Amino acid sequence: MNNEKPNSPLRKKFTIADIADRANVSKSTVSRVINGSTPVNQEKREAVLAAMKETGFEPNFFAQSLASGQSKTIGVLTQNTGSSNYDAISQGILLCLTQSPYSPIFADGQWKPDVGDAAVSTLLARKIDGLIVIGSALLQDELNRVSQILPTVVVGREIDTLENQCLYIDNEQAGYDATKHLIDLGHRRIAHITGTKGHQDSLRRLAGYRRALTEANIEIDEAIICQGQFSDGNSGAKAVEMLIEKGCEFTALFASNDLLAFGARLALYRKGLKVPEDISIIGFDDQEESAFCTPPLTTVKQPACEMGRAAAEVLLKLISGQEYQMPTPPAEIIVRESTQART
Amino acid sequence: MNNEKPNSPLRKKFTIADIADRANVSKSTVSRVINGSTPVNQEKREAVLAAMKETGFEPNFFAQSLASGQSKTIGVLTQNTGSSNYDAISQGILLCLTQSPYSPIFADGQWKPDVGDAAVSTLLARKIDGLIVIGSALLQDELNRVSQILPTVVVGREIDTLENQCLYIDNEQAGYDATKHLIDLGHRRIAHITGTKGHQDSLRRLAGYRRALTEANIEIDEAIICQGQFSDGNSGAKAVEMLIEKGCEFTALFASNDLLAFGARLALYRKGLKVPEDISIIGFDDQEESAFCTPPLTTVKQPACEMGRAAAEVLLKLISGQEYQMPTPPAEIIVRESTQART
DNA sequence: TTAAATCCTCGAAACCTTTTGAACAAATCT
DNA sequence: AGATTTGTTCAAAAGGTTTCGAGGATTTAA
Repeated sequence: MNNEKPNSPLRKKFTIADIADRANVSKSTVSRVINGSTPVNQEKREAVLAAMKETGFEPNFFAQSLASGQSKTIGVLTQNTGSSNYDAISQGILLCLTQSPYSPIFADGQWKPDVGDAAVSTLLARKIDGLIVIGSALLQDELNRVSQILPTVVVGREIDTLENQCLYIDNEQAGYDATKHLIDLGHRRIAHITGTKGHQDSLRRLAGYRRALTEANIEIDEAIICQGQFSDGNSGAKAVEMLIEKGCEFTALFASNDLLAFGARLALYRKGLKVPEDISIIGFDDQEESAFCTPPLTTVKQPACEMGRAAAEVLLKLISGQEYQMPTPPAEIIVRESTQART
Repeated sequence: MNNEKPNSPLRKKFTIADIADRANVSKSTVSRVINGSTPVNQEKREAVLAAMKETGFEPNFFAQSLASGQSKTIGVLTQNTGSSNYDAISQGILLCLTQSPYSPIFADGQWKPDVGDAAVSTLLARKIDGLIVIGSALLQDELNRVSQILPTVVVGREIDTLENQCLYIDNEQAGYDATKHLIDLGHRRIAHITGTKGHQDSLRRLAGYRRALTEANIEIDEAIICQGQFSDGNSGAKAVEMLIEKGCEFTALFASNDLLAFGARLALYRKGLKVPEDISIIGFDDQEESAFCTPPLTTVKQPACEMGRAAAEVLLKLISGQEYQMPTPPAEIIVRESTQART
């Protein structure tokens, strides 16, 4: 009976017409048992199922898409940072989608608006059913336009015109918390290395830093706020070098992400300063390596993988028109050994 | 369900029939202009082009795929390690594909053969034109079967039956080089933390380690070869703790990847041992953070991103039936400060 | 120079495979 | 028996690609 070689490259490709013949029903009926769109008589259903199993039939994806207008594909616009944080978000998305009938198709925006536009066009041309934008430098207008066209969720960035479609942690609060952690330990001269210039996360964490200091009646010294770059640990090192060379005093340091903290930590090491005895450091992201820093890095944990998963879940509901609630992922301080009370 | 006016773009969707009308040619001609499959008279071509521009026409992807049998999509089977090394490979793939008419669709194998099988099935059902397998725990037979069905390239793993379709560095040689580096510095008691049990890379690096020692007439002491796990830095820490607690002597350490090296380095720090003064450490991968280790980690650099890109390039040639040559990516020792001559 | 062969372009129509709305037949209810 | 319900079939999309062959232009052979 089963004389087919379902996995042979030479396998004849069956169509629903073949199945219909074998089961003595019409193509429509076969389609219906496949999709469960309409009830089908028990006997016929079984005949169809049997024929499908027998032949190893798999519906042609292209034809399904063409006829139904759905690609069961969701587009993911990534930013080629290599940042472990963004990679973790992708992971989460992948994880969620694996359990669904949707598959993700990736395109990269490289943090450049025009590249991002092109990537979105590619995705759109492929008729994705929904789009997840991770961070990205896309202009807000473009994002608005796209979200008009199809279900869209943005992770790791807040777009005020896209209320309820953006998933992000409260970076301002997290920046505040991180700074507060240091203040609570008795530090008053707290330096800050910002993230990439103009980056939303960077700005907000900085704002949180400012609020915490202000609230504690600590004067904000612009001289110990240095510009860094999220994807360049070296900028963290340079910041610290500059700080020290300029003779700025500080007993603690809040870096806008872990990579910057690593860079800063190395610079301190080079200058012979001890962490946390001389300088306390707190980072942001809690990437895997941070736990193995010497000493292990205190940091703000961003549940990146969870965020990716949640974004995908929300998108799926958006597509199917279900109700949903956009979660607000929690940022949490992971206290390790790089921070201690001021001596 | 109910198709009222989709709030989507108001623009009517044009088909090639519309373009054909406007340009006063047949559908076939329009198609030929789009695909360049057959020369078309200059005038008509221009008329078609003009009509396309005028209408903003974009061919329907589903229809193209259905008719041509090609999805212009390539499947990427990833392993959900969160390992920066594998992520970098994905990046490279994405980078290459962005410049091509192909888009990548990802599915995750989670290092489990059965999950991998399922992922491949999903990919196959979507009629990908080619497949890139990153690492993976897929059984060799399965891989053989799949590569029979469609163009396949494997990155970061060698399958002997898939000669010329696998892209990987010479891990044995790299392991040898790493160990040799330590030997050349005068070390003779060199511990090794292996990667994940049974993992090909792990085994080969270990083999290289053994060869280097043997060649240098250093007795291999199984007691200072510890089992680690690639994705678990803690296992590196535990290995070192055990080594020290058992009183094993060693002046240098070769960890099978950087994360393990980080773990090991932390354990040494905890035990009050200095790197590199007391113990030299060399890792593997050269992940971004390694340069910011204290002290910066000497390691074997694997050009992961390049490998991903190369794999994609080769796959594209494989698909188009072009000649190609599978490159052998170089592994290179990056000497930083975690290794020094034995004192 | 002319007839025959070849080359190009291009249109008509077939084809790719499934979904789906309309029409219809059979079975069930009133 | 007529009105409903159920289940099914038919045929029309969905929107391109591609084979086939026609017709004119060009080249070759006689």
